[in-house]
Amino acid sequence: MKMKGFKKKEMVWRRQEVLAMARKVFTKKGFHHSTMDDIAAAIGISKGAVYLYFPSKEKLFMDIIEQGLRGRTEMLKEIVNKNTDCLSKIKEYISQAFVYMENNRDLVQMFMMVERDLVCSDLHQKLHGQAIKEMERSIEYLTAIIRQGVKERLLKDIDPENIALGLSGIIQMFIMRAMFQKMTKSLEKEKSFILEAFLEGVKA
Amino acid sequence: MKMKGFKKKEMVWRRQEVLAMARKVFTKKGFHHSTMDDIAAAIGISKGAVYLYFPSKEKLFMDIIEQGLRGRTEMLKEIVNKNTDCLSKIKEYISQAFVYMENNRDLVQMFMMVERDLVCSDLHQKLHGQAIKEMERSIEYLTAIIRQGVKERLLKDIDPENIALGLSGIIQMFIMRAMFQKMTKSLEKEKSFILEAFLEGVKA
Amino acid sequence: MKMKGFKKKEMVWRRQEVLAMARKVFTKKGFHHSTMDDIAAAIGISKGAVYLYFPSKEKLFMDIIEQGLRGRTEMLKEIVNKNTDCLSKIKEYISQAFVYMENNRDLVQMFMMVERDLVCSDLHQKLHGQAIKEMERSIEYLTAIIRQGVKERLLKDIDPENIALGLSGIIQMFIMRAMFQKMTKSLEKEKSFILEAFLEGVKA
Amino acid sequence: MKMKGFKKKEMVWRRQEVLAMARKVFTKKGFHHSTMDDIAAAIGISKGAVYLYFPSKEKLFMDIIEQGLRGRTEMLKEIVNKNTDCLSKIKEYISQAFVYMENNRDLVQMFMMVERDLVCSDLHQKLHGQAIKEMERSIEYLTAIIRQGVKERLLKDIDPENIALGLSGIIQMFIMRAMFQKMTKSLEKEKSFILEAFLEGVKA
DNA sequence: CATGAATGAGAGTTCATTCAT
DNA sequence: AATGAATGAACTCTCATTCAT
Repeated sequence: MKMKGFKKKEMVWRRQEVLAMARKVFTKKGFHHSTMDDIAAAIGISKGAVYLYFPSKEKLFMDIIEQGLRGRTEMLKEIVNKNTDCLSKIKEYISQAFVYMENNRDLVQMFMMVERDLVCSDLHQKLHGQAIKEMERSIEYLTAIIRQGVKERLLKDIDPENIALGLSGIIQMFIMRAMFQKMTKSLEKEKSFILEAFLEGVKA
Repeated sequence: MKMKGFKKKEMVWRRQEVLAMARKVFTKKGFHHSTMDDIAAAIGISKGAVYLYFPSKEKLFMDIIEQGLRGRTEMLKEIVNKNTDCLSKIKEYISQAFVYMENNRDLVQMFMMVERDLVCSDLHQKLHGQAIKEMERSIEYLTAIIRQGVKERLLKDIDPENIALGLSGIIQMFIMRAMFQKMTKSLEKEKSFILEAFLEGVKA
Repeated sequence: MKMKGFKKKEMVWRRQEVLAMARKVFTKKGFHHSTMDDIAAAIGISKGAVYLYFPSKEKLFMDIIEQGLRGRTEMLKEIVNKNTDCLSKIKEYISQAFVYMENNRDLVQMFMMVERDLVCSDLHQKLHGQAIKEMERSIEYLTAIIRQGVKERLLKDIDPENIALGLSGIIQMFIMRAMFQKMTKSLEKEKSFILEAFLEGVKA
Repeated sequence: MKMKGFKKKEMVWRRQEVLAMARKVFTKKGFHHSTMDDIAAAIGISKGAVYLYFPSKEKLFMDIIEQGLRGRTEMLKEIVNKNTDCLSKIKEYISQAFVYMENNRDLVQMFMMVERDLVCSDLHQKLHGQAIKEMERSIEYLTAIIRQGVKERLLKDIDPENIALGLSGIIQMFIMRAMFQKMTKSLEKEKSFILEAFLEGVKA
């Protein structure tokens, strides 16, 4: 009884451990070839014990994805809500996108490579939906920043969502290259190129 | 001998049919949930017969991907080799990217959602490798166009690969949005926005 | 010592509670789909605690059956030992059979539907054996009543066990119908029909 | 192509073999403790092969039950439709009930002991429903015979269904005893007792 | 060539039982 | 005494691949 709180905390902690190790396994072997045995073995518990914390392999997978996405969303929201000018926000957005990529290389990879055929197409739909929603949310935050920029007369008065989309695309592509080339070198030059090209265009 | 040639032609034709139907099946159900039975049934032949044309499910899958990518590469190469100025090429590149998306919606989707866990990770590595190589090749072609533009003094003399990467990113993002929103309406406005923003930037 | 007695009484009482709740659970979900968790939850104690009172799920099940059967046997014995004539006893036998059914609908159902595959077939044999023995004992009691009837010259001097068997069969069948049709209406007419048909036959 | 008919016949035959062997296994070990491995091993084929003929363990089980019940129903219908008097029909009904029991000892046992908790309660409901319906149908056929007897003025003009129920109960009980005691000795005396007691009653 | 019945190695999931606390 | 997290063996069902016909 006294222990209830402690136990609950312990439970949460264990859940986190399962999430963390499962994420590693999924990243290494993908969803379908990661067996519950693999995951349990990686954690060092029995297969049955995994089911104490997650009702199914799919839920476990989904929770990993969700956890990862939540972190990113939080990050973006913080930037939007800062009390700075548009330019600073854009700069930070670019920086943070790279930081997030660096810290979540595995998750990004997992997400990019995510399988469409999870056991029930229902789940896949959800996952797919989550991904799209996440992308949209990310675009929305960026759009908010752009809108601020237009108001501040820093940016042209074109459809802000399109601008956000374009910027997002550029960033994504650089991130992808960075990921595939497993660069760990400084990305400063890339970042300033992105900003420059985005603001000034590339026409001579 | 004459028969042999006929038979060979028949064989090639059948192979194509298998590829085409398997592509449909994979697109609809994904790799893991598409069974050899599904594929055979879709074609209207026996399961064993599929194995006459492809040694394994994975090879069949890989060949579909490869075939799809080859088409895209051909398209890009053609643009590069055209005898026109840089601007026209860029315009066509943008247009063709959307056309390709429209014509290969299923393949793009399949590719975007591709599973990482093919039966042996060897194959997955190859597939992954293929995807990256394809992206790189696509960037290369675009870089060639950009280089021409720099030479023609249309574009700024910045690292052409970076410019190519940026343009490619913008296009990808608009394509993704178009795909997820299943737009079939005219994309003309999007295309001109991309071109404009890319060339002139968005700074006020 | 005093404590010991108290504790023992408490223990017996708890045992009864476990038996009673487990019976409900088994009746609702059957043996295999009733988990020890279900049972523990129904009682409001921990799973481990159930094992303090019963060494295994099967023993728990067996004890429920046994308890139920013992009740029925007691009832029959009482009728036999009453100081009344055969006819009254038969009437009461019929009545009590219906009363027992009414009060133990769940147990009867559970017993009728009892699974043969308890974890070890040994136990099943025992259970099966218990059921047969119970049936036999019931027939024996009824036979005793019939014998009395023969002696009292109320009944024909035919093999009393056969007569008992026949009567028992008729009663069972009416009980089954009553159970399946979930009748709760008065069964008086049924009872008098049974008695009449049994004594006088149905020949015109 | 030519072989299609042959193949189909072979398939049907195999199905029958699976049914027959599965019935043996189920009878011996019950539903839950009969594994698909057990069944496959009993037939001498692989586990997967069983699934070529039956989509699930439950369907296999249900089909066994259904096959058995169909046989019995046919038998009863034939008796009812015969062009004989009521008495002959009743006699034959009694005889055939014993014959059926003798030929389907295992099925009867399986049915009597059938588990309530098949994997989904839906199936159990169906099975239960089938059993009740079968019982009712059997009563109906017998009721038809009784009705004929009333018309022929052989039997008293009481509710024919009740009479049928009573007769059925007597027969069942004698069958149960025969089964449990594994009697194989002649049952002639039992049969004539049943008839006598049923028609004339047991009152002295 | 073509077939499709047969294989057999797993996969995810459940749950009676145990035992450290 | 009481708990409930952990175990691990067992289960049903799947499907890529083979091979006798």
